[in-house]
Amino acid sequence: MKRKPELESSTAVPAPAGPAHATLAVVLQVRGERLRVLLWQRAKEPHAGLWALPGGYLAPGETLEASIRRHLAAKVDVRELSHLEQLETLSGPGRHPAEWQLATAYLGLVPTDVDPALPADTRWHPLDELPQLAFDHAAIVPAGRERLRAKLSYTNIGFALAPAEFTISELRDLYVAALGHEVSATNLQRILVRRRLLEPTGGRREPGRVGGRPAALFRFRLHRLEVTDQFAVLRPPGRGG
Amino acid sequence: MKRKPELESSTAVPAPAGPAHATLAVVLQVRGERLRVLLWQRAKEPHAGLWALPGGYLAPGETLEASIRRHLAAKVDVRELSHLEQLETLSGPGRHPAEWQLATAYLGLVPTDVDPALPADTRWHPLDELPQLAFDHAAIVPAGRERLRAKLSYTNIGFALAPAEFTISELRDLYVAALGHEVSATNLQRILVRRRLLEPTGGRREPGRVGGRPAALFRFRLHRLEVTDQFAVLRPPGRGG
DNA sequence: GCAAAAGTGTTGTGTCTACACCCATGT
DNA sequence: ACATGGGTGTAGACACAACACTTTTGC
Repeated sequence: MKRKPELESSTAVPAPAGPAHATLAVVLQVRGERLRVLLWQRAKEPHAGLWALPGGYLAPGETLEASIRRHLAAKVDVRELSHLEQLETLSGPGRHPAEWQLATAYLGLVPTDVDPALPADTRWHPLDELPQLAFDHAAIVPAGRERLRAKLSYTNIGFALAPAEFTISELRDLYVAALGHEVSATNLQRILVRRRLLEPTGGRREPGRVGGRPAALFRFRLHRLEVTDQFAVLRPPGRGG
Repeated sequence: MKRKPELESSTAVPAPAGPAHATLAVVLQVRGERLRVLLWQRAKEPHAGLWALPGGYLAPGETLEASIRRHLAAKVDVRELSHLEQLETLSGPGRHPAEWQLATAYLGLVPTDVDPALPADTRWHPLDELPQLAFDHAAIVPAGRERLRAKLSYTNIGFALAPAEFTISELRDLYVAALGHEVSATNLQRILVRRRLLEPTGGRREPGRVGGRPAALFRFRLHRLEVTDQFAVLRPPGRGG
């Protein structure tokens, strides 16, 4: 193998400054039975008038997560974010018309029961009818949705969409909105209880005017992300067929 | 919600240059029945003498993937990489002693049957007895291993560890090394054939001196990553129990 | 009593692990 | 023949989807 001279990684001499670096977030919430993403409408060029994911530049010495939390604080209160995780870092050559810019995208989730006051230029858009988006943001939203959809199957990430207490029907509606297909309340309960994600609070929700049996209230046992279906297949030997 | 003034994302005026940005890779290969990672020993400060993941600075205008491929070309021939995917971007405040540096980590895989000529400072280290690593690299290696382990269960990523043709026993040995636990050749074959990841080549491997039935040769049907077990649970209605 | 909504019982199916057994080859 | 390694057959465990049925309420 050839040993061509190489830029030495991290030498004692500080390297030249790198590209501008921004952070972005796909912030998702279920509102009115639909999964929505938080967007704001750009006032200035480039892409004035188009809608964009919230975010902004990284400040000197700042951590990526600190940066996206700081920028999001201008849109929604940070305490209302029930989950935040990194999605990917984008570096496409033409992603910004005027400068060389990288962007690290995050996925943020907000429980259905909080209704943050939004700035005038900001709105929750249903994922299935998005307007034209600025930069390469149109490609990032589906990545966030897919990440959520996948994790609903094998983790407890539902906690981040749900309020503190809920009935199984209410939870079912959240899953339907997030997954985009019907979900049986019967089986949803059994899966989540068997996996020990849910526990009954003991409380009951009184029926409405039309009657019906009062529903039991549940809560997620943990409010931190946890993988619950680790070995779908090829599991280590010893726990039976 | 308060509307405190905010750094406007991507204004018409080009922003100040950002942090130094490096790319790194966790390059994994199964050699001698063990999963190993490619490391090189640093000659200069900081961390002279410690082992580090291969990589280096991003060049102006360069894509992250192009960057890590360029840096890896100095260690292993790029054509020998059977898979490359982004892991995560690190931004911890103290990750480099002398400068503000971000790093985007990749996972790279090399099939068992290639044996790249390595520079003198470079070596394959077994994952379960790593030396002390430079910077924050010790945290990145397990992330790469976990990503591989998880994807072996629900994708066809095995193609990236295996040679073009192989017997089921040989493939089993790869899975054992990568997963870190016993795997039954019997069941491995059935899972991978049922999911249509493997197909017989028609060829046979002649038995060794000690005899035994000749083994059928298989190959992976596709050599691009494909999710094969999409809906482990909460699948859309209509395909039965 | 009747409609409505919640929740349980039950059946059937597919997929997996484990293990017994059969097959093809060398000595 | 018999040892060695490859491969198939099959039984049991489980988790799931689907759906019938029961429970609890309002009117």
